[in-house]
Amino acid sequence: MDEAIRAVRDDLAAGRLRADDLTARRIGAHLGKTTSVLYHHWGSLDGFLFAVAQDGYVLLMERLVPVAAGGLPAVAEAYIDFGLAHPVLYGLMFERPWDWDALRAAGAFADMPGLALWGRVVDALAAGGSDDPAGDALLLHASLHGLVSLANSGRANVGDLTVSDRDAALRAARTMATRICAAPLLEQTT
Amino acid sequence: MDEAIRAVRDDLAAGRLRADDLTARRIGAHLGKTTSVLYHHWGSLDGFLFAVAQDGYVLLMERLVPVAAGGLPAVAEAYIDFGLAHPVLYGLMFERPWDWDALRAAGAFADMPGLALWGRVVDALAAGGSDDPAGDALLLHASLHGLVSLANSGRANVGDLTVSDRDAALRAARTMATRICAAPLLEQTT
DNA sequence: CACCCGACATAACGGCGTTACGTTCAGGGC
DNA sequence: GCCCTGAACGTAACGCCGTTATGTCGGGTG
Repeated sequence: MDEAIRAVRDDLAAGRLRADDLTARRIGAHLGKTTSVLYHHWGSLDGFLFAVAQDGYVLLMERLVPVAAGGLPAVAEAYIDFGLAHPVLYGLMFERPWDWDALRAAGAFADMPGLALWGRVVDALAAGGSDDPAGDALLLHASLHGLVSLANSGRANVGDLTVSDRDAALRAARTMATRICAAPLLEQTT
Repeated sequence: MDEAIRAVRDDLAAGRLRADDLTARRIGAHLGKTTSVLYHHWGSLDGFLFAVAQDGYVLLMERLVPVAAGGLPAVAEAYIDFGLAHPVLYGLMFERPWDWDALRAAGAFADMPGLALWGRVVDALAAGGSDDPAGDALLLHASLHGLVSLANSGRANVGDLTVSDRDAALRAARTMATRICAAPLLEQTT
């Protein structure tokens, strides 16, 4: 059921479920059922976790949209904040190597919801005037994603600098946004 | 033995070993031994794979150093080219969530070899004049890593644009290098 | 010669994802 | 009221996984 997806998503976001808990048997027990519930409703463990990831995009949008009026650097900050605060859920959304063909064949999604939403958010911000809004959106997303990915796997340090603390990561996010995208995009839309 | 590490690294880079083959039993068989060889010489499967990743940094440096004279965009291109050409090895190097404490306790490394080498390469290029060379190096590394990570997991497309083809990815790499880093760093050192 | 230790093989443990199969039970046509 | 159907769920098993304990061999070293 959809409520199971939402429950697992929120338990992941709150840290009540860890990466080790994302096995078929433990998830079944967490839902008060047995393993077979996953295969009955979602076809496979990956099918279930992919549904959780899809719900994660909704949660991410709920964090990005309210700060969109603050301009691109504010959105970048919120993105990094989300990725660092919910590493396991973020990993499901942007790092786990899904079998896309199998998921598509199983009808797991109709229109690539998450990334399309992100593209719309950035496109709306980019409407101000960029030579290549889609390209800039992808470059910014890749940059922010790389920062989250390195930080969450303990690799975000070079020499003296580290972004393992939240403030440094948020500053890095603003810098990325201002340098990757053209100046006109950075104006606040308020 | 070290030759086993090198052999697995090269088999990964050449595609003779896939991600599915990185299990203790299959690696043992691939080396002509049984599973126990991993635990005798490296303590665990992760200990072995981490050693392979360390050797991967050496291979990456062998690709980056020769093009360093071409300037930062050329190095960025070579980095992306490496990541896209050897996704499994790249994943071991920059994506697999190692248990750093356990590896350090097992004496798996002395001085963080890979990232330190990368830092040295970029610092050498940055000697031309950046307000924050270490910070810029980290931001550029994160950006390039994010591009590789998204592309290798099939997520690098927003709207019409995609970087799944190599040429588009290399162009994106140059753009990232020029926008992330200050202008003086971009001059060729030849 | 006795000893020891590195280098392996073998077998087992618990846990994993997945599948086949059985059971329960609510609802609808007759 | 009866029976059929199908969704929902449990149970048990399969093969594979990482890991560990134990055994065996063979070549130095005393």
